[in-house]
Amino acid sequence: MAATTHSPSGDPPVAAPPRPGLRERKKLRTRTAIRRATFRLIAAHGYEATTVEQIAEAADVSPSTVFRYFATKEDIVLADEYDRAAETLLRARPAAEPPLESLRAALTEAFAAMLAEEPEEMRQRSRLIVEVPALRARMTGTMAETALLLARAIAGRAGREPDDLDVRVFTAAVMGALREALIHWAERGHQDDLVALVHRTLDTLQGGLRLR
Amino acid sequence: MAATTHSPSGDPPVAAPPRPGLRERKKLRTRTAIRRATFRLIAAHGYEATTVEQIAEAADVSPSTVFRYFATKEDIVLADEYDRAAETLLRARPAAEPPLESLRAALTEAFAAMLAEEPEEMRQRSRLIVEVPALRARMTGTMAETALLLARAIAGRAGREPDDLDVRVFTAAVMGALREALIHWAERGHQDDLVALVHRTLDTLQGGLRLR
Amino acid sequence: MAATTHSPSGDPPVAAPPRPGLRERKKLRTRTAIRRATFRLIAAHGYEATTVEQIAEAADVSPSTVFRYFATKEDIVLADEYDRAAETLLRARPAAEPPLESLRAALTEAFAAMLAEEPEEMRQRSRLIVEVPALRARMTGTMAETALLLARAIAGRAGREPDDLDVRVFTAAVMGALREALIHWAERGHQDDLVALVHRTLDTLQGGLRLR
Amino acid sequence: MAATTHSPSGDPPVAAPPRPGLRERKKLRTRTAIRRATFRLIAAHGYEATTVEQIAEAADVSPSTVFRYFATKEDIVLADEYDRAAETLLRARPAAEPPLESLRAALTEAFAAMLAEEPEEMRQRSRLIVEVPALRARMTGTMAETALLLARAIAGRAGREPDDLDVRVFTAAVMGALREALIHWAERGHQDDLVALVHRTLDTLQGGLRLR
DNA sequence: ACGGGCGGGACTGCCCGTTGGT
DNA sequence: ACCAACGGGCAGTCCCGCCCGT
Repeated sequence: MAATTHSPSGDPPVAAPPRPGLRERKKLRTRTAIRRATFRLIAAHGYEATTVEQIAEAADVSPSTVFRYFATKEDIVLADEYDRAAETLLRARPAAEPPLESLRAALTEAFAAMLAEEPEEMRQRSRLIVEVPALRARMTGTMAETALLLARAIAGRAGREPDDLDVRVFTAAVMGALREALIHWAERGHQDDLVALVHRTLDTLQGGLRLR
Repeated sequence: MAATTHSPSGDPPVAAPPRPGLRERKKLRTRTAIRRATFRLIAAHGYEATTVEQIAEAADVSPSTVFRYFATKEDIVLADEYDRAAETLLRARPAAEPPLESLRAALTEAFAAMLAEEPEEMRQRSRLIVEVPALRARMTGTMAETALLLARAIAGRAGREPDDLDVRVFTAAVMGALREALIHWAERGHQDDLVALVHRTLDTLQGGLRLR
Repeated sequence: MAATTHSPSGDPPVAAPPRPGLRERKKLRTRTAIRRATFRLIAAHGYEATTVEQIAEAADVSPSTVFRYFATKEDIVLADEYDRAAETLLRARPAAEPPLESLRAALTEAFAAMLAEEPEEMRQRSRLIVEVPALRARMTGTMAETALLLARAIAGRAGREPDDLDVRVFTAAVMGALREALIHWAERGHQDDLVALVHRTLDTLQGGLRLR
Repeated sequence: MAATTHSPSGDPPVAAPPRPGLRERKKLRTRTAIRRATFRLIAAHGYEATTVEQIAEAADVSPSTVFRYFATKEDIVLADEYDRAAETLLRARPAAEPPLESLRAALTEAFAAMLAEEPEEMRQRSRLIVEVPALRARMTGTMAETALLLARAIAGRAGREPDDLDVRVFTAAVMGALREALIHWAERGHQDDLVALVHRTLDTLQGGLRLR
């Protein structure tokens, strides 16, 4: 859904779930501390009024450390593992499945997982995305990147070129739909069922963009 | 296609074609001078290496004036009237026409017009969008805004709420397709026929996202 | 209490109460419009977040006009006739009266008059002075100027040099006391009787700064 | 007397005299370089005509560094340790001593120390304070802050609330007197004995503001 | 007198490279 | 070997002054 994890000192091997290791634990704790401090400060004073320096101080690290964990201030709010998760899930789908169904399954599953694990954070985040232009812009940008990522995965499965235009249009449309669903959800005060909204938007796409 | 004109001190009334007035002429000249200087400097030293101060100096205005004409450095490169033009064309389509056909006509017509009037600038711009992450991001953002604009126009014609989810998904998908077509065009060195590419991407959408 | 009126195009003759004249009326209306717009915007978005341009637009004048009526943004909030009024009242006191008594009478009377005429504005203003550093600073500065003004008046009555050190110390102390009384009043939520507070602070001074 | 030191990235623990550390030395050198350059440029071209950019260049640092060391351009001229010194001296006075005597001793001692250590800088500074409105205003503001600082110290010793009105009036009056003494000293071309002037102004206050 | 356009400069805040210290 | 502090660079904001035209 947003910026991929930006881990300190290069990307660690992607699939290393068994035993995080002692040092990783500390990193995760720092990362979490920064995020928590950020959300707290933003809730109190707003996004723009919160500076990275304040965040650093509140999290008890130096500003440079903040940037070692998150590439930009926006990413502190937006960073999640949605894109990684979606990609992994996508690759796990049966090869014979139609692309749209694979995507639908992967994306909704990833969404549902996030929603189950950190519902409050998702709500806060989506609210901010709607309210803060900078965040909305960044989010739109990272979704475009995710679209590219997924496009390559789809292309691989479909035996197409990695930057095949049709596949890119396809994933771009799907991610755009996802984005609208998320925004709609936040604008309505998170009353609707987010996963149902996603399904509905994908149905709209699937129908061939027939509005009447 | 990109950021809407950001004219100094508010937007003048949209429909004022008869005699631009003496004052307006000068503004237009300043605006053009800034843009020209920007493209020249970027061509010579690259986007990031070109500072607004240098641009200001080259255009013989002060940095503040640059920001009075363009909200951000990115907008100096991206600003055009594409979105306004597309909206106007869209509203001129017959009410009975299916939404996708109206959009297809309006968007391709607007594209074709720009391509005819300022082909060189379009090429430079699209090349930069592909090469410079900041520009690509901003462009993606402004296209999302344009999508919203068009969504409202469509909704009005279709008797739907201005922020109807389906309509927004619809226009978001179309603008995303447009974006991919443009990027594809630039990545291929502008060899293809851009308008044909747009038609092709819209066909992909219209088919209901069936990739096989 | 704060910045002296900064009327467009030089200072008009001080004592011209009889019939404001037609043109003066319009000026006053503009002045009031700017002030009202300012207080409204500040109440809505805060002092720092309110720009002069917004104020100008809300008051339906140009930014240059705003600066023609008020020297600085701070003065839009602070400007009043307190210092003029106090000086006039001071000069009206009997020559034989001890200086502190003259000052006490003039200052409290001027305060009481403002409090009676525009209680709400005084409350808003004092609240802002407490909350906004820039306003507090400017207010402190203008009170120092007022102190100088009053010092000259006192010196004249006492047959001293206009910049006699003792007199300046004297008025500086009194204005400082006034300032503290005003801030105290605002910090306590305007619950106390402001004039009583002023009397109390002057008593403290008069006692020779004996705290025990 | 003026703005408290604004050290880069927060205030270090106050009492760390043993071995300044290599890093601290460099900071102090930078700080001094900026100040020296500032005084030199101002002496040559005047305060307003000297821009922070010029100062930065002359001190061979970047403009951002200048602002890391001094919060405002004014503070480059005004910053000293007077307030810290005065506060320390005040706290060192015997608890039984009457407040005014404690203040008198602390303030005059701090003044005398500065006068002994950097007489030339004090003269330049006071001259500028008299001549440049912006500096005079800022100085007045910082003295009000110092008054608050001292008020809290006094209140603590006297068993009063930290924001006791009488104490605040008391210190405000004393700092106001100090200010007038300093200005008087500069206006007279630094001919008088500054410490004697301070004593005289405090006597005026102590006498209960009796001018005749 | 007013509008409006432009210049100038202080200041903020993000982000990044380097370096010194541990 | 790490890591935080430090400094640099630059975009961007806003106040305010000046001048020109009306």
